[in-house]
Amino acid sequence: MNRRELRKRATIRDVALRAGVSISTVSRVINHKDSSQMRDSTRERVVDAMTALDYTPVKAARDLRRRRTHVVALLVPDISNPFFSLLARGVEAAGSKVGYSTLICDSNNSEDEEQQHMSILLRQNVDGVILVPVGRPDRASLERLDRSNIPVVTADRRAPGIPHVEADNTGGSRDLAKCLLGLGYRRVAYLGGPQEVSTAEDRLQGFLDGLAEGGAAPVAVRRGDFTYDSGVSLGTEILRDRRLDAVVAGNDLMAIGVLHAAIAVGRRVPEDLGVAGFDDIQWAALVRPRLTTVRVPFLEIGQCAARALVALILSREGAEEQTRLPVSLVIGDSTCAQGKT
Amino acid sequence: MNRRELRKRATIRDVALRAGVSISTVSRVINHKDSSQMRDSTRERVVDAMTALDYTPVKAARDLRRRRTHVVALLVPDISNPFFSLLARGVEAAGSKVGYSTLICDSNNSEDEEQQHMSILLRQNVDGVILVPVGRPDRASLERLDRSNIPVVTADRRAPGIPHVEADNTGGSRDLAKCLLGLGYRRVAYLGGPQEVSTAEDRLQGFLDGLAEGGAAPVAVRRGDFTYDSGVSLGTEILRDRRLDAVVAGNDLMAIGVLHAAIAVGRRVPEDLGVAGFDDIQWAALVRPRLTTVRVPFLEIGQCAARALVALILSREGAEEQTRLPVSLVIGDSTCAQGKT
DNA sequence: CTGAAAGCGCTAACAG
DNA sequence: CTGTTAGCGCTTTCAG
Repeated sequence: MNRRELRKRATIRDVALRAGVSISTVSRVINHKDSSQMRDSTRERVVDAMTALDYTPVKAARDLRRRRTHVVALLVPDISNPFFSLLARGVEAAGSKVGYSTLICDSNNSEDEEQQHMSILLRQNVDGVILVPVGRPDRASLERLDRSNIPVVTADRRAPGIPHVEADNTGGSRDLAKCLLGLGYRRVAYLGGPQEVSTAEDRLQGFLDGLAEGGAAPVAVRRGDFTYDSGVSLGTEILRDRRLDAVVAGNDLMAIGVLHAAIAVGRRVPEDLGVAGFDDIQWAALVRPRLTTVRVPFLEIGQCAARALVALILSREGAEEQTRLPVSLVIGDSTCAQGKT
Repeated sequence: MNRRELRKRATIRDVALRAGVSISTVSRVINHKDSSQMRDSTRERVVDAMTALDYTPVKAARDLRRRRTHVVALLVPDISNPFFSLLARGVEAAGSKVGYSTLICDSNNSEDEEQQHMSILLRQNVDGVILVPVGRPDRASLERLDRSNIPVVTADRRAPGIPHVEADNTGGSRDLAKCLLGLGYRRVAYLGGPQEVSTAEDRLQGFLDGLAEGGAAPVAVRRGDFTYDSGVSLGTEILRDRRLDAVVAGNDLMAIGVLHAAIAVGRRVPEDLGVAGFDDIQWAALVRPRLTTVRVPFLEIGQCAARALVALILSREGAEEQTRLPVSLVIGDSTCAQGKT
């Protein structure tokens, strides 16, 4: 016999009744917590009644009236990826600080699922969404978004016409390139990420710029898909060129793949070959030798995106805001600290 | 001048008007998609009107009527931890498959924040919550939970009186112990996790059982907090005992810490020392030598928990269900494959 | 300072 | 097969 309490949840009416006031008075103490002028005794009676009845307002009802749900959605390609989960933490933290809950959705790296989730989200009446697009959003979905008239900001990756928050990928990559040149590396190859991801493009471009500024150029440029496996296979392939003295990957996962590929073919890192990545994911700390990389502030990106989104929600200003957060070089053991040659 | 469309969102009324039917007819086509018998021409007119007006029902209104939000919450200690984010993926996937959205909250490893989030969640009127408790929930919060009358299941970790889904930690750990004995290890130490986490206790107990069944006993048992750092420090400490031939940690993070500590003090793994962990987190795959560990199906735990929760929601059966998912040994290079001694 | 009343948009009986 | 109607629980003018 489990004590299934069928007694319904107390409503604002019940509270009003018990406190001997009208429901609007109760509503007032719920909402205008501080300001509203009201006889203290009244407020007290209401508060007492609320606690006595263990009252808690029904969100759906408030939402219905106020036309606002206080829920934002975060749509990422893969929540089990360390950067996205850190980003999620940031969004959640910054959001909850200002009274927003975060609906986290996983597009499973599929544009289809992304679309699908998006339309569900709009239907869910979230107040806004933070999107990390899987690829380059197409015209149609962008329009659908626009029509829906709900605020969207993208994080980490850009999409045309949508406010975004990202790291300074170009700058970080440029610095990395210069740093490598400074260390004496000359014959470097670059393994970039997928073309349709703005982040990958920026990093590649920044790297090329950095090299160019030092009067150098890459020995080779290849494209992978940002996975460990693609790092291994591209690494193995590219390392056939024995004259290479450094390989730089567009992200840490690929860099680690290269690292392992290098070890597998008997090149010592960093003595024979320098390796560098990008992201500074936590995992990287567990890999030996420690990876030289660029720290991307994912948590901060999340927080920043959440704040930007909430700002958009509160005052529907159409400004195409864009934020670029600074990154920082992390010199590990996968490059020679004291210089090469 | 941005084209700010102030035209309000279409409501069910608008659709009805445009289709020349009553709102209940519209409601019918929205809800009883398939079954409901209705003249095809009518349905078509309604559907046309809906698409023409770009109509999408207001969730708050439906929720209010149906007393169900179709949202479940997942409350984890740290979403950026690989097991929890995998678990989250599982919940999300299984949930969305049956029409549920997932609100992911991060208790930031703090019981306080956990409490706080919990009460917000209840207020949010989620239909249920999947909880990974930070510690051992105290009496008061359990009661509050119970009073709230909303279904809760815990995942990965147990809490008294709450249905739960977990891995077979005891069994996996027992198997691991036997396996090590089988490989010839004799003087093994165990580094467990925090006492207040059921998972840690189960793993320790299972390990002791396994050793006992083989007529052995641990040389030493210590407790850490499941972090990499605690693995390093405990490992360093315990490795002073040069006669140790294996160290088993309660999770992979600690095991990796031990691995690095061992290398730092000049012990070769696995030649001089066997090391094993538990979880089989993705990260582990990036560490060399590859870790011997026990694969815990986090994704499946998430899925299973979501399904259990939804079942609970749909038919409020008080059954104290408990599910224990099987785990599997993963033999890596951090133990001698061909036997020791 | 407090109460009465009008809905928010939708669903679900209950009548045709 | 379709329309009418009565709220779900709450916020918010508008009057006292």
